[in-house]
Amino acid sequence: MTPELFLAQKAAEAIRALYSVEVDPATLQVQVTRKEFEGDYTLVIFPLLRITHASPENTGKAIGDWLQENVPEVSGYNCVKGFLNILLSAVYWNNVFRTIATDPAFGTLPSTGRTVMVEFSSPNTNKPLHLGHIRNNLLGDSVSRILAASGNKVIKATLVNDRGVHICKSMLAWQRVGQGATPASSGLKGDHLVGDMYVAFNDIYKKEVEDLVAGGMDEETAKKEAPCLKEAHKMLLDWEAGDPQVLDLWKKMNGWVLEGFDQTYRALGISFDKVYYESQTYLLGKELVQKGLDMGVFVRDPDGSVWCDLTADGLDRKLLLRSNGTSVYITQDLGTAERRFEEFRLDSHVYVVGNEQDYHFQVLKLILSKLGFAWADQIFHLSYGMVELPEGKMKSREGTVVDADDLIEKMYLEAKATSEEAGKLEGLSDEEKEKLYRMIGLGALKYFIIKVDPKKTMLFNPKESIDFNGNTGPFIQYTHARIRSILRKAAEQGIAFDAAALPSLDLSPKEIRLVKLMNLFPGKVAEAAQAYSPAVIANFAYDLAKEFNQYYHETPILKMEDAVLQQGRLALIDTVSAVLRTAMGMLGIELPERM
RNA sequence: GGUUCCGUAGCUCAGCUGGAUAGAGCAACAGCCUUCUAAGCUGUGGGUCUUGGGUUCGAAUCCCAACGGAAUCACCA
Repeated sequence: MTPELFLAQKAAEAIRALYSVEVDPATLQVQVTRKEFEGDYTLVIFPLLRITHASPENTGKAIGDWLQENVPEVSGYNCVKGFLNILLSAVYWNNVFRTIATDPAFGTLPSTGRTVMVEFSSPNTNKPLHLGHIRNNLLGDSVSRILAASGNKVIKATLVNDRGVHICKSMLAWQRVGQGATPASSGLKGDHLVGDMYVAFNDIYKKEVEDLVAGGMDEETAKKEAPCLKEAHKMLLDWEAGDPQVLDLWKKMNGWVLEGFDQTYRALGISFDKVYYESQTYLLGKELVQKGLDMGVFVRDPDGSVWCDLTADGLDRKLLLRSNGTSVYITQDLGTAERRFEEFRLDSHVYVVGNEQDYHFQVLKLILSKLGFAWADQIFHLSYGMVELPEGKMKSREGTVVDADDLIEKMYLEAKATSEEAGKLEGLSDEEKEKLYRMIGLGALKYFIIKVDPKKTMLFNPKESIDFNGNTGPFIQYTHARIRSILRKAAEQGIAFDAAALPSLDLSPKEIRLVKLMNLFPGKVAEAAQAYSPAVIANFAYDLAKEFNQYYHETPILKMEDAVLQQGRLALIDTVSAVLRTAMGMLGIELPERM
């Protein structure tokens, strides 16, 4: 039980004893006492005044006296205006500490029995991943970890968008100007090679449009009539018809891209339990259209197209089947959702998709509920904001797109330079050092992105490198390395400690602060899961690391005389390091032993 | 135009299920390395929480409006 809940219950007992009134403890406001006041937890008195018919001060004093007399854990109180600040005893905090220190699963929540699928990443196979994808991937990965830590069975899924005109464009350009280049022959990573082809297509297209306009055609028409565009559409039809030559090329180029993506995912430390390919799922959903027609929730227009009228819900009419009978994007999404809920018996499904698709998911959920699926409201769109540059959105046309591989490499080099300058790594092998530089560079990148509330647009300035000081991943990694260093030296000196066997310690205020902070962790995990916000965990880890560094600065451990106190402190910092590891682990960030 | 989201220090962000004097980091300035890792610690300056109303004992937080910014409203995906 949390201290807040415990005190709320005791306060309710106090009110019953003093005023003969029953109050629900859940309605009482108990919160962590602000730093500038003395106390551990604060009961807000104002709402109780209509029960007590007394001044805030007298009410606070009455409840405070009762608590101090009747609750052994309460060691004192003070009352400031309408705030009753309660102090808990050293014995109480010792017990809290012992509980945390001896629970290897501290921070992970009991099983909910629920199965949840998290779909994220879902790239197009016509260009390499960029910074926007990184935000998506990191959010999806960390939300998956947090949901798992909150007791859910999590299935990480991705839907590879491997078919469509955009893919055909890259294929076409490769045929025209690729000169048979392969990743092996060009030395390019497969996704980058294909991305170059996509750019090449746009150059060809632009040129053709210009030529047509020069020949007297108006621009609007020229944009539709450009030969290469028509050829790309023809290629898509050939693909759908199963043309072996087109399929061969498609398989070859997609293979290159997927191999490239795998490298990037590995560099980011991200994996999936289930990979879907749009080429295999794009026909799903067509039966649902018939079902909707039968149920009368869809209508067929005279030209044969099928629509769902959502105007009564404040939205528009939504197309589900073109007049030529082919399906559109949302049709597939309807079908895949149904299939996934059935196949995996999902209790819920999280889609990590940018906020430019808010409308799409609003429509998706609404249509699914109109089709009578009870699970429609168990779909959650984790809508995240764009990553912008100082000059606005990233634009491939202006070459401002921040490439994922480049950025990861840049962070690695930055970490390497900083580490070498600090020069604290003697004794490590080159291989260990490389691994460490990766860990730090990635830690900086991941934390930088994850610490921001997902739904907010965030800013990335390529000219300023991502910081390694202050509220950053490396700061937390460094804090951890410091703790491990002390523990390593203690072990070398033959100092052993066992948190479970320690006598009751005389915890200093700073130590109580650390225990109190750590004790918030399970609640933070629950909050992060409930809000689908890894930023909650990131901020918690920072607060704890910050608090520890202050403690570290003013508290000697290895060179102290009192053996029992020393063991207590070692146990405490060991516990801090474990909580930091668990918390950062939920963000997919590793913490080093040295740095 | 309709809908949705956002607006907190020079900059990047916390805080938003209503509570005390709105917090960090960066940048600036001033200190701390014969002391367990200075990627750290301490201090100074920096705010009409976009604006105006409302609800409340109490509003950065909830409601309404305005202003500013973003996204979206395709027989694209």
